[in-house]
Amino acid sequence: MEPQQNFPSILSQQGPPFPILPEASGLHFCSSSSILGGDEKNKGKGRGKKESRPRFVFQTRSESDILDDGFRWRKYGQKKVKNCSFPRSYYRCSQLTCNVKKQVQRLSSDAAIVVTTYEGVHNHPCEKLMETLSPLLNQMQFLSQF
DNA sequence: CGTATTTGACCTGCGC
DNA sequence: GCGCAGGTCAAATACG
Repeated sequence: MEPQQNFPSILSQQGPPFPILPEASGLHFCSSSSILGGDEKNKGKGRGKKESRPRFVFQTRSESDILDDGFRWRKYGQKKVKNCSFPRSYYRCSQLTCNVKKQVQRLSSDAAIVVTTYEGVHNHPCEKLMETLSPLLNQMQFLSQF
């Protein structure tokens, strides 16, 4: 993979792109219903899918499709969709305990815009996030003593 | 050696 | 009923 040049500008615009707490963080830029239309259906294979999962759609400006949002994503598919000159990539969270999916697609009109759709919520702590936050938390705890 | 990525095939839902 | 479009799987491959 190519090294990430810079973080997406979304970080300073819309807030943290961590879909950990879907309800607590109002980071759903676009309502999923307005973009993806209907859901609540057990689509895909009749593979014991759970009920409706929350969906979050992000539109980020990034050169790289791979947004390192703290989780480890494993790519499981790539398909070229109609109406779009760019292929759509499908990712899943590497953790077996969490069935979060995410699909990344670049707008045909704007190659700089990457639409990232998260589906589901992570039911496990984000290791990288914790790793990043641990020193901060420690410092906060240390400072809070005074 | 273990893990992630790639890629084509396969499956399913929906519209006509 | 058929065809299309989208979504997923799984084997092979690449890479650390």
